[in-house]
Amino acid sequence: MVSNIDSSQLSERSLHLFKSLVEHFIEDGAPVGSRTLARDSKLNLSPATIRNVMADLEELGLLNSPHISAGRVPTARGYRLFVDSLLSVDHLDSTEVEQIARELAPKDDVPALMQRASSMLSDITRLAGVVMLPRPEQSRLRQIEFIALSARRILVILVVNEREVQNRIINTARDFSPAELQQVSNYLNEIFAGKELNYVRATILDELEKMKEQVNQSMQAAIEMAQTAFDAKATTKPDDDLLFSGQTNLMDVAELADIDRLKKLFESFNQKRDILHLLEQAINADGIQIFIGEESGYDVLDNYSVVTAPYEADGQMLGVLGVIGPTRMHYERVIPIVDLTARMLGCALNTRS
Amino acid sequence: MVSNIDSSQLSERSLHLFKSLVEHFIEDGAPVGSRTLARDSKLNLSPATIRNVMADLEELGLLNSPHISAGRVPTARGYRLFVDSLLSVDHLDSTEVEQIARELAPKDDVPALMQRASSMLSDITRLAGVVMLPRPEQSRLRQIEFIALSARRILVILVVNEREVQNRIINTARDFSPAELQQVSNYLNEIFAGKELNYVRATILDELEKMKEQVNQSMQAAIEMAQTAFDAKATTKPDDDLLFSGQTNLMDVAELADIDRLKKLFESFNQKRDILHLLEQAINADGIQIFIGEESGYDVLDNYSVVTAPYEADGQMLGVLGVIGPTRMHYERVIPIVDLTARMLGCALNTRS
DNA sequence: CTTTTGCGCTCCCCGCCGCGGAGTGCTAAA
DNA sequence: TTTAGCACTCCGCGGCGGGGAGCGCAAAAG
Repeated sequence: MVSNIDSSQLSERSLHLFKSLVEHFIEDGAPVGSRTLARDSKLNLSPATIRNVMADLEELGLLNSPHISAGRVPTARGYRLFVDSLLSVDHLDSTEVEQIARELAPKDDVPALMQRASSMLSDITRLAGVVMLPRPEQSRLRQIEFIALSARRILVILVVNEREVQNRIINTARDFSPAELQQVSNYLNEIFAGKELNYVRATILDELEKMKEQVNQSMQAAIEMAQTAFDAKATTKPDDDLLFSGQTNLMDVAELADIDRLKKLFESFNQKRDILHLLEQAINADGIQIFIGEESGYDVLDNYSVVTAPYEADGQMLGVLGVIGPTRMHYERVIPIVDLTARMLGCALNTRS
Repeated sequence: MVSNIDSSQLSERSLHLFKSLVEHFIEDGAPVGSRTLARDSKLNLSPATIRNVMADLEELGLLNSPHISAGRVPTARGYRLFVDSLLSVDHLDSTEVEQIARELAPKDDVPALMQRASSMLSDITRLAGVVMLPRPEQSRLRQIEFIALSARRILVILVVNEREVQNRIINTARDFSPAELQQVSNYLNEIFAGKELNYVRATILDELEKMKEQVNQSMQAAIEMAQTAFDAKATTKPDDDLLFSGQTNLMDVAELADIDRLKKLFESFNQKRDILHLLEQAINADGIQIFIGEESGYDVLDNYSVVTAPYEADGQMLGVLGVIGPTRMHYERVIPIVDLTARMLGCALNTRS
């Protein structure tokens, strides 16, 4: 990777002009020329001087011109410098703070809260919002219970990680009485409680299989039921851990009316894979992290930026949230919003321990 | 509503030409002129004759021309005639039949099956697929169980309609022992089992409230817990009953490169409301139902058609599925696909009774 | 009466031209 | 080092013209 530009390498004046240019471009989306800049930046400089400066900045890879004799446009590297060193972050409107607080306050179930966080992000920024759900990279089984639906249809309840509940229905070969089920669940709880799910699947079940012949009939039944219940595929659901919203907001930027780009982006939202990888990189970041255009390494994200923040509750990292929009976005507004949302979401999750 | 055209009102020849024109337009998307039609329709007619016929058809509201001196294009009414009376439905490719069968075969949980049905529809038609989930218009409570997570955090399991399981966590004011919980659930099951959920909320809870003072402490606790558990908002989730997929397919038709239309359509996918209403109209239809363009009554659907079919299992209507695409779609292919999918999905749901 | 031929007309599309505007780079002067 | 001046480039836009596709109408042919 080519090294980024450090603000100390540039004169005060260059930086000022550069910042002004970026702000201008973010506002209008049109390449910015020396005239405009001369007029708007407080410095009293002639267009010619500014042209010189801009030529230098272009040399450094911070700007480029779509065509000779068009104005200049920031490059990804340019945005990087802007975001890292020049940005003056907005103070959030108190009505916005309230809105965020309000949306994230009511404490119903976790997925709904996440959903609201995501759509709130997109509403308030007018970009696409995304929330990565707490994916329990290790799921510790807390409790297992059986409920008889009918004699041979049994509802299995797995309580995982204190908070998450999974359930599925299994069919058994013979009838079970409620009392027997109770016995089975007692037995399994004794063995499994506190164990990691993958470990249970990989190791314990095998061991049980071996000692199957040495135990009584009820225990055999228990083992068989456990095997069915922990069937690998059923206990992992790795695809509902990314919540998007407001994708349509990206359609009126039309930055590139280029519908093809947008289509590719939407498709990668659906695949989830790329975006998921990207967000996973952000989970260990300390606060806001920003991926600008090509930096992300995923070419569907060319010309798009992703602003993320991890959120935590009870001192534990849970996930990442953020927004996706054109590189030419109002970072000074988006950043504090994402930041605040992450913190508020953390709080909302905190109290429910 | 202006009455539709009946095929008996038109000469054999007009119908043939009309059909040919529509097919042509569906293929190319370009207005069709008399020359082209003269060449391609088997009838040996001069362009002039065809122009006369087309003028008549236009008079009837089946065609119109975007501009004088452009070819003709079918109107919604034209498509209606085409679809109702002229369409020769394709025979499905056996590989496609197999694909549908394969996708719908494995019988894991219902939502996943629906999801697959939807994305299969969109994959195979290259349009947007939609599946309306069985919304249990009346949910009969089958069983209620409590599991202690900790002394004051209790997991409530509601088994509804034989198949569906809802769960939530409630916090209680005081500690409950497992034995006590058992007692509570026995009590509640006795009262509630087989009752309709709304009825439970509306009536029974009130009655219980009244007799609260006359019962012992355990029963009081039971009543309170029931009240929390059946909290109205939590027990209805009317928003995850519509599954879309393949929206992006609509982006490369670009029939109208008109990104604005598309944005509105996508937004109404997100709202779900309009589409839901539309599909509800189709649930009582006997088989395939088609809404063409403005017919639907929802103006986001102008220039789009919706092809739907209800699906049933065990003799009971469960929901509706279908595809959404430009009015100019290959109905002869789409219709049998939707039809078959609905039937197959019904089968897949059938056996799991 | 129906169909065809012929003709004039309309409108879109496309390429071309030319021009004004915005912006640049370079050089020479301040 | 900054500014002024100048020549040059390129985009965007409107106007123009020709070709193509298509239409309607009227008159001729069947």
